[in-house]
Amino acid sequence: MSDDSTLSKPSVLEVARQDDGEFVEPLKLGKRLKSIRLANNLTLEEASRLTGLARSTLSKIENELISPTFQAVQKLTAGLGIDIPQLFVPPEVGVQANSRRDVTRAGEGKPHPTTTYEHELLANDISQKKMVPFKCTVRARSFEDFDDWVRHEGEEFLLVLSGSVDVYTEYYEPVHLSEGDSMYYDARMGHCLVSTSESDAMVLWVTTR
Amino acid sequence: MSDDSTLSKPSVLEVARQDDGEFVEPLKLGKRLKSIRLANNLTLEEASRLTGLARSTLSKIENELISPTFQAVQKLTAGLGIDIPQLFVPPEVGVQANSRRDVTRAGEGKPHPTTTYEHELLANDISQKKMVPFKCTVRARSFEDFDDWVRHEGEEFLLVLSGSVDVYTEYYEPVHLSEGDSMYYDARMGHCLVSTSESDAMVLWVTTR
DNA sequence: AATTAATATTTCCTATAGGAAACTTGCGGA
DNA sequence: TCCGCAAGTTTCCTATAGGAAATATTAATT
Repeated sequence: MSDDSTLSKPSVLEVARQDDGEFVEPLKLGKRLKSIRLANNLTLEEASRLTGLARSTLSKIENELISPTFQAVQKLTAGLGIDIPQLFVPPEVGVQANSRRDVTRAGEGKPHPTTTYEHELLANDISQKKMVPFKCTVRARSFEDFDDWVRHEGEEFLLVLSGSVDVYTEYYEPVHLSEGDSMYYDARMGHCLVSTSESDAMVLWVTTR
Repeated sequence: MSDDSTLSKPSVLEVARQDDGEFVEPLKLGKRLKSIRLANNLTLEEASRLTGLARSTLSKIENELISPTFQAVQKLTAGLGIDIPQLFVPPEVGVQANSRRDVTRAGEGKPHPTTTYEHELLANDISQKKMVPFKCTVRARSFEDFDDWVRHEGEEFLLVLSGSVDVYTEYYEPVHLSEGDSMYYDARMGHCLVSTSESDAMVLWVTTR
């Protein structure tokens, strides 16, 4: 791989050196898939039928002997009903999934960086949950290319914790939200947040799956 | 398989009735990536440096001559700052419902009194929604009889906006939450909040239905 | 323990993704 | 018009993912 030199963006593969620790390292994927499969009491054979991938392939993926194709990932997620973002979310540390209670201390959520926003996940093992809560720093940016709209299944609720933001949505005029304002919307409608405060804004976000 | 007693898991099996036949529509991806790259005024060369993938590879991916590896997708999204769900969610947005967006101004939520707490609903028409968000004032009380536990279907997320509270739950020791702390739990487990700050505490609550 | 049935892993082979470099296309300037 | 450069595409080759079947492992039953 050509080594970047001066890039600001974290490239996933070098992530190992993203030193303040944990980020989604690329091949935790196998473990996660396996735990999802097991959580649903599926054998490789059954998973194979559901996904259309060979038993052997599934085995290799789970044991991280190969890195699946994009197509394969799609088949997996489609067949097993996994929501893709789950796969990119930092893996749960403790293996156990069945905790009924899950406390996240202020500032201790798992980071989930993207260029535009910086997420801090407020729950573990979201694959088992109906909602995904995270706190998000919306960068103060003049960055006007809203091509980073997001659009996905489900509904979203957001509450401005500090600062203020403009919310751009697909079918509406942009709306300005100040601290304490909140909004509920259909996430299939394209949406995008921009901070309008000179400093960054903090937003609480809860998404259904 | 029959173990539904703990958490309602996403029922994988139903989702994926495998009439096997159809393909997972692997190929919108290229176009999408191309438009993202162009929107950022990147040449293939630059994108190559950012992502660590060869020019030629990028070209082939964009023109849908090959289906990228999962690793390649990761490099792409990391390098270009794309949010992965974008790539998977088809742009078609379906029917435009009339209320896709629902803004609630700070302090303007509808009051929703119950015996124990005082709620301020943060969304309208909650019967249509998958989540119910509300802000809640937890009274500073010494009130010790926690017999007003609540227990109901669904899952809950809560975030302490101000003050601090003790959360009593059925199967665990009470946990103390300060401002900024949050918690996710199965609402069928009995739960109850008590403010421990001398003034009232404010809690954001989101519940599934 | 021994046998079998079920599940998971490994092997071997083919299909295909990815990289380097050759080739093509498009475009601006003398 | 021609040249030259830059962006994109194609070719050719190597590395690796995916499938079928063999092998190994685990679990259940007698």
